Formats: sequence, C-alpha cells, structure tokens
Amino acid sequence: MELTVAEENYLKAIYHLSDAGKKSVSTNDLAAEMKNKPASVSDMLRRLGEKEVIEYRKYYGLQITESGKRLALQTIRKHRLWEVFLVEKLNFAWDEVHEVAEQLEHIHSPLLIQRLDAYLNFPKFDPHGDPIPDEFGDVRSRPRVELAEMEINQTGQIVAVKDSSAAFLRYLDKVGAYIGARIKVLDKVEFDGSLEIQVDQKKNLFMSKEVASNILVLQS
Amino acid sequence: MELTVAEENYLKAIYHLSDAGKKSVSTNDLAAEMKNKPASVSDMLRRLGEKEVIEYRKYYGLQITESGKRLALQTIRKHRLWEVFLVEKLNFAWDEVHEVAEQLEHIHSPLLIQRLDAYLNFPKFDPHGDPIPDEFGDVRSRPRVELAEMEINQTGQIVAVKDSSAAFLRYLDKVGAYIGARIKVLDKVEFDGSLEIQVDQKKNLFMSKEVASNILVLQS
DNA sequence: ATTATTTTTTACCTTTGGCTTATAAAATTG
DNA sequence: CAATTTTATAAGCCAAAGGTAAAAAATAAT
Repeated sequence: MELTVAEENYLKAIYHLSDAGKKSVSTNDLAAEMKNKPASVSDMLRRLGEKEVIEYRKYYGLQITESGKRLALQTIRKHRLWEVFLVEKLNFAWDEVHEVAEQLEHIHSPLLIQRLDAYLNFPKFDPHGDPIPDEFGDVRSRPRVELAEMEINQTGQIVAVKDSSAAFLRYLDKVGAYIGARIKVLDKVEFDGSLEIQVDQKKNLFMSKEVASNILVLQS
Repeated sequence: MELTVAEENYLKAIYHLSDAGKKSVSTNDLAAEMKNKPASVSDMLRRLGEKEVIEYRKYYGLQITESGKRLALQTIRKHRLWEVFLVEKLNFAWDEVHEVAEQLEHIHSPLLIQRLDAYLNFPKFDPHGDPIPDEFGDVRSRPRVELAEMEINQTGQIVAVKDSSAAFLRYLDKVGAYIGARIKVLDKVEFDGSLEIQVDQKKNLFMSKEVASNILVLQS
C-alpha cells in the first residue's frame, strides 16, 4: 500500500520527533510540527494506523512499526542523497537545498536511488553532516556533542548542525564554519556561555551560546 | 497561477498533438491520448482556459496561448534534461528512463533546471534524439526523414525514434541501431517496403517498413 | 477523590482535483 | 434536412487533506 506525499511527510516528522522511535510523540507536538490542528493529526494517525506504518492506540500514543520505520528511513535516505547531489554535483549552496530535496524525496524509483547512491560514491553523510541511512535503513551515526558543551582547549571537527534554516547556514558560511572544519575552543565566558573558537588553525571567531548549541562536533 | 501535475500533463499532450501549436486538436483525440473520457477532457479544457494557458472556444477548438506554450516547453525541457541525466550520469538504459523522467519533470525549481542543464553541458538532444528546448523555449530541431522514406544508397545518421515504447527500444538496442549510428540503405524491397541497412560500415540488417517508419534519420 | 484543566478524539463540514455517466446541444455528414 | 458524430453540461462520486465544535479521556490541582 502506497503512501501519499502528506503521509510520507507525517511519517518523517513522527520518526524525527520520536527520536528514531525511542520516545513517544504527542498529537499536539506533531500538530505544531506539521502546522496543522490536532484534530487533523488524529485523523492522519488513524489513517497511518490503517496502513500499518504506525501502531496507534488512541489517547495513549503511537509506535512506529518496522515497516513504518523502513519507509521513514527510505524517505530520509532519498532526501539526504539528493542533498548531496545538489551540493556536490550541481553546486548548490547548502542553504539552498532543502526545499528542492523536499520535492525530490517523493520521487518513487528504487532503481533511481540505487544508481544515484552509486554515482555519489555511497556517501555516508549529507551536506549538513546528518547520516544517510543505507538501503536497509541502517544508520551510521557518529557520537557528537554540542559545541556549546565543550570546554576550553578541547578540539574537534564540525560534523552537523541542528538548525538548518537558511539564515543560520548563511551565517555559518560567512564566518567560515563549514561542515568538516577543525575547531578548537580558545575561551569560554562563564557568564553567558559564549565562546571563542579557532577554525582551521587560523581564523578566530566569537559566537554566542545560542549559535554554539546548534553546532555539533565530533571531538578529537 | 500554478498548474497541477494533471494539468501539466494535459498541456504537454495538447502541445504534442497540436504539433507544436500548428494544427487544432480534438477533444476525442485528447481523451484517447490521456486515456480518459471526452467529458473529462472538456472539463479540463475549461480549467486550462480559465488559467489562460489555452484559448478555448467550445465546439470549435483550442489554441495554446503564449504562456501555455512556454509552460509546455518548460515541462518538455525538464523531461528531456532529466532523461539525459539518467542515461549519461546514472547509466540508465534508454528504455528505462521514461517513467522516472515523467515524475522528475514535475519538480518545480528553476534553479535546479538551470544547474542541471549546465552540469550536463547544455545538451541539445535527449537520448531518443528529441531536441531539448532552451530556457526560453527555443527548439533547435534538425530536419529529419523516416528511414522508410529513404532510397537505395542514401546515407545518414539515426537521430530519433518515433515510437519510444520499451519493447521497440530494446529491439533497436539488440540489433545495434542506436541514436547516432551512421546508416546506409543497401536495398529496398518494393513489394513490402522492407529495407536492408548497413550500420556503422559493418553490420547489415533487415527491417520491416513498420520498423523503418519509426526511425528518424538526418540525411547526409 | 473529586474537580478542573489539558490533551486527544470524534463527528461533521468544506474544498479541491479529477474523474464518471447520462443527457443535451452543436457540428458535420449523407 | 435528417442522421450521425462530436462536444459540452449537469450531476454526482471519491479520495485527500484540512477545519470547527463538541465529547471523551487523561492528567493535574485542590
């Protein structure tokens, strides 16, 4: 049974909000995320339940089923592969890719994704540093910490961002904090949690705790 | 005003049936092409008229407007660019591309198409030899004749096929009659119009008039 | 433990898109 | 001008996606 575009988007949101199926997700939160009314969400949950991609017990909560998880991961995989394609092959800026990938992720063709994956050389992470599930839905995630949590003199490599709004990505671009940049915490202000960071052994920059808590680092 | 996917498909069909806006196209033909009932077509024509992509006078006929032509060519352009991508970059066989391109052509993003075009090196023809309109809708078409119409000893190059069903394309693949192949008419049977053809100065093959009338040749 | 509040669900409605059948009207043909 | 064919309209169906208002369940507060 095929999912509609809206259903795929709900399922993706559920998967993300539930933190890959760990915690339970509330109707209200989902409504906020999807920018719909809770009533509409209830309705959608019923439908997703009928299609057996979630197990839905009313007034209680929901759980993604195995097949649901597979579908969600499949959609995420497609989204992220397309993002890699857009950035690496078509030279999109990393803040321009989201909307287009949002459309491309709903193209149905297993062969296409298989070939695209191979063409891109089986990338494991997308341009935002998020892991790309393989065709069986397995995710190779790296342990990562928020930059805001790091201590003075600790070093690492920027591997992902939490906020991927265009505004934030453009800001990062401007200051030179790209994915893959090697960083070192030079100073940390106790008072407001702001940081001084060294990027790639050269550029120094200050950032607020606000910003730093949206940057994920692989420590080294 | 945006067109829906169905509307885009109708418009494309209208454009094709009308031979790029030359002849008028009948409701019945369009119904046959779209595999719908004539009543549904009338309805759709009314809607397309309201959106001003065609000029529709009932019981009389229709004409594609400038903006309609632009949109149709835009869709055709996207379809053919994606076909080039699928064949050249993702190694699709030329009989596997159609359905996927049919989906991809409805992705909305001018930037995407611009970049894709550049990435593919501004191709002028798709894998079936059909011309790709440029971003202004201009088409660089080559004068071409049906192979079935050629005379003994005439030569040329296969540039397109009329029937692009998977079955036909696979047949052509098998006998080695790909787009770009240089051919020469060795013999022609008056009785049934069948031909003997030389391909690339080496392979000889026989084909029925049926087949030959679906192959388009740029004479030389 | 019984209210009060919040969250969730139901029941019902609305819109849009795309299609169908049956009927009517126009155009074309004999 | 009658017969036939082609088109158009009217009415209706269905699915998808959403909304409002009211009911029901769960949770929190006194």
